Amino acid sequence: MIRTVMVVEDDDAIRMVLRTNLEDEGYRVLEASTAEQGLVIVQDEQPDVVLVDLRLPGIHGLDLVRSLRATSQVPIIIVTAQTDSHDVVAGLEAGADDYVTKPFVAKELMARIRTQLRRSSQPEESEEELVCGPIELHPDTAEVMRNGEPVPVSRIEFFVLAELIGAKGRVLSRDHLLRKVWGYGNAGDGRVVDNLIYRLRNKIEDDPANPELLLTVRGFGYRMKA
Amino acid sequence: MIRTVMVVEDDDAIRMVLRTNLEDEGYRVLEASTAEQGLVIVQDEQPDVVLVDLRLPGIHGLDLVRSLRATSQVPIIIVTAQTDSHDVVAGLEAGADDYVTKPFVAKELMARIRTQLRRSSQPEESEEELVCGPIELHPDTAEVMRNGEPVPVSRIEFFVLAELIGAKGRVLSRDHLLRKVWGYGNAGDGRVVDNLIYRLRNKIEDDPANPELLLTVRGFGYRMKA
DNA sequence: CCTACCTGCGACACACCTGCGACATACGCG
DNA sequence: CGCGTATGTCGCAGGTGTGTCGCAGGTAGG
Repeated sequence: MIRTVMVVEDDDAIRMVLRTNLEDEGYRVLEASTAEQGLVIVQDEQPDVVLVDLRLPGIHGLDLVRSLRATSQVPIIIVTAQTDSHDVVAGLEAGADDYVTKPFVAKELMARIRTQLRRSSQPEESEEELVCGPIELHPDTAEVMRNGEPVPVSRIEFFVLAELIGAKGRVLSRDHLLRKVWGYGNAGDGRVVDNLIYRLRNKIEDDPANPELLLTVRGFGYRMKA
Repeated sequence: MIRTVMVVEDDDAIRMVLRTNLEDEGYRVLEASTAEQGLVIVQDEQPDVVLVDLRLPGIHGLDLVRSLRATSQVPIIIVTAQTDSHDVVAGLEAGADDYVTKPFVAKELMARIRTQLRRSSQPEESEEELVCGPIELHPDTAEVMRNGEPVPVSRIEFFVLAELIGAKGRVLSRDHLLRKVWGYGNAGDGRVVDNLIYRLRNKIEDDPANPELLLTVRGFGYRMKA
């Protein structure tokens, strides 16, 4: 199961470092540079963890924490400069679940994220196997195996496949995939999903014209064979 | 499962656009042009999502949100001309689940509605079993099984069958089905339901000419065998 | 700077859906 | 029994959903 981490941080450099580290750990990353943006995206995407910088332009991170906590149970981790330690207490009281001070050690932050994820997720599904017939996904290495042989897939293809296999045979609408994989921006687009499915089939199906794994459900969307 | 969306909006033009779009998406639509009306109808009909304009004559939309939230868990989406982030935060803290600013992209609004529906419907895992004799509906995969064998049905056929089986043997009038499945738009049409029942029978009945599952109640409508 | 790949887009093709209309049949009622 | 209405039956044609594939701009890596 691919987890999504939301980063609300106005410093481009720090956001970049966070993104790199998080992606290395196999997370999907959403970004926002303001509290307003963050609020919307969290509502929209329901990430599994939110990282919040306290020093944000405009609305303060502390208010963002309160707003988030008002409508969501999502784990919130405050990421802040050490001088803000007074704010940290306020942040935790506002509803944050943990905090990390800058400059932080990436490994430590990753560990705290895992802790939050472990706490908020059902143990049964926490380390679910992404396997469907001859197809096997390894989130660690972002690799797709087919009958044990590695199949080269792009980043987006990997996430779509992960989402589909994670759904365990349930139908996923194009819209669901657009939101979960492409994310917040591309809401209005056309046939991107169809195209990607087509390309995925060419890579994982024996006979792409008669798919046996990645099935179409006309009028609803796509699903993996159970 | 047919979902109902409530629109509280005083501008006739915007309400019309919303209605059209929502019906295109397969929702049943309820309308109100004032907060008072909206409150009554929500309590009466218990829609699955409520869209609220903030600028309403008389009682302000924000107060409507609070009133709704006081007595209901229904997802609320604010639709507002206000781009001021302050109102947005106030709205979300008042209990709204999301917001869209005018002029909005219809597709985006529809997507957000789906997001809310998805969230609010996930906890209620206790979906009743959609089974009737040898027929079995799986909403997860949008599949209809007959004696364990999958039967290909179209989107509308699936919804009609779901509505009928969900009614557990009660008679459903053509008008009821039209409203629930097709939506208010096609209310004046002719024999669409009869046609669809005919086609459904050809797919699920052993002898479509002598139906044993999908029964006609002359003068009233159709019902499933108990 | 070059190259290979990714990715969104649009165009076309094809199968399927679906509303419609016309006719046939069944039912209820006098 | 005969009539009117409700429903069953079925083919047609336009619309819609999806598959397919080539193109071009973008991007990452060498």
